[in-house]
Amino acid sequence: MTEASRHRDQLVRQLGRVFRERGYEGATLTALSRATGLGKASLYHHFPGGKAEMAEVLLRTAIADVQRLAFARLDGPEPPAARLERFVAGYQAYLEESGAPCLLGVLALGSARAVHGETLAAQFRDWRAALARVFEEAGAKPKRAARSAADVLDVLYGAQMVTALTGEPDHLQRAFKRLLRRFPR
Amino acid sequence: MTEASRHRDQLVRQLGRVFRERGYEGATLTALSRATGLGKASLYHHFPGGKAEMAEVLLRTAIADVQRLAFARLDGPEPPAARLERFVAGYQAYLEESGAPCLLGVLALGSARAVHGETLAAQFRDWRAALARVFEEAGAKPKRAARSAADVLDVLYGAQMVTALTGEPDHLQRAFKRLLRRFPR
DNA sequence: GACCCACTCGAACGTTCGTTCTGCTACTCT
DNA sequence: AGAGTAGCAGAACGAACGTTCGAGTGGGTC
Repeated sequence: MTEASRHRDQLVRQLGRVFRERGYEGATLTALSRATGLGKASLYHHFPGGKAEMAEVLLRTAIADVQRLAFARLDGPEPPAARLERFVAGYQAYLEESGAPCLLGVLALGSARAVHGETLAAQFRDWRAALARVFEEAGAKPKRAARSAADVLDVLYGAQMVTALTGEPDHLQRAFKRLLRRFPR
Repeated sequence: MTEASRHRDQLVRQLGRVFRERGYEGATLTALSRATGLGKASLYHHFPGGKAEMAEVLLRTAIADVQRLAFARLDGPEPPAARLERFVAGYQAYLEESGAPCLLGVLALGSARAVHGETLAAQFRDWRAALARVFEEAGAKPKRAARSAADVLDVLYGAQMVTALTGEPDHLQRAFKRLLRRFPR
């Protein structure tokens, strides 16, 4: 069980790398086969639904990872400011663990949006609300807290975009450092 | 001359819409043919280099549009704060005119990055430097100005990403409004 | 030893991809 | 009027796409 699930984990991670680098349409079965070392037919053994199922599993995995590594850290007994810092560090850890740019963004731009768009939208509205709650705990009024939450999401995903556009790997870390400066002290 | 170039302009705009919606790999010749109302062979009459040439023309057009509508407004005799505001309004106008999300981001994520990545990177470094100069004129020290410039780019592109992720069309305008609040008064 | 099931592969399927060939129309120039 | 050219489409090209098939492996259970 644990052996099989570890194998599966590695498989999903390898698939994710291809989808992140080439997008949904660009992730051809040939590329996925090469990246995993499995034949195309073997991939269909693990994902009978083909490419669409792979994307769906990847999407769910990515959502779970972001939730576990980042947004879950918004809760806890510590003061709001400390939790916000942990959250940013957690999101950074997610990007380092599974690789940038975030799969959710990549899949949201491709044709996966037509299928999973509403799932993603609902998830992000939830996450933004969770962020806003912490800003309110930190003393911000509701409107201001909502703005701050939206700001954080913009930077989180904008930094990944600009990193891809400028080709500067450390843009990401600098952006997150700048983000921390703006949090309530 | 003017009639032909207007026709060409419309053609480029229609092609851009497909590339923006579906990405480079997702923009199939069939979709491009349908969107323009031209047969595939006719598209090859206008772009002998095929899909690659279309993407290149689109990229150059997008860079020129962003330069003309947004970054060109950073220069002028007005005070720095006013120019920054004009810049944001200009970028917003660019997105409205040619449609969101910005083609540069879309192409930078696809396989066009391998070909045009360095062009895009150089252009964005230039634009960031231009932004930083204005912040310096507004009184910021070089390091702080550089941080503010990077911040602006992050929000500009992050807002587009989050808009796609949440499916809320007006997230973009709110993000730009929030950005204006943070400028030197 | 017989059976089974998870897993893998090479080879092929039909479809769609980007691209090219051929020829038609409409207009310009002389 | 006739030649030339820009613009366009239908049909087809080979290649690559996502997918499926049939035939194997190997380890675990009766």
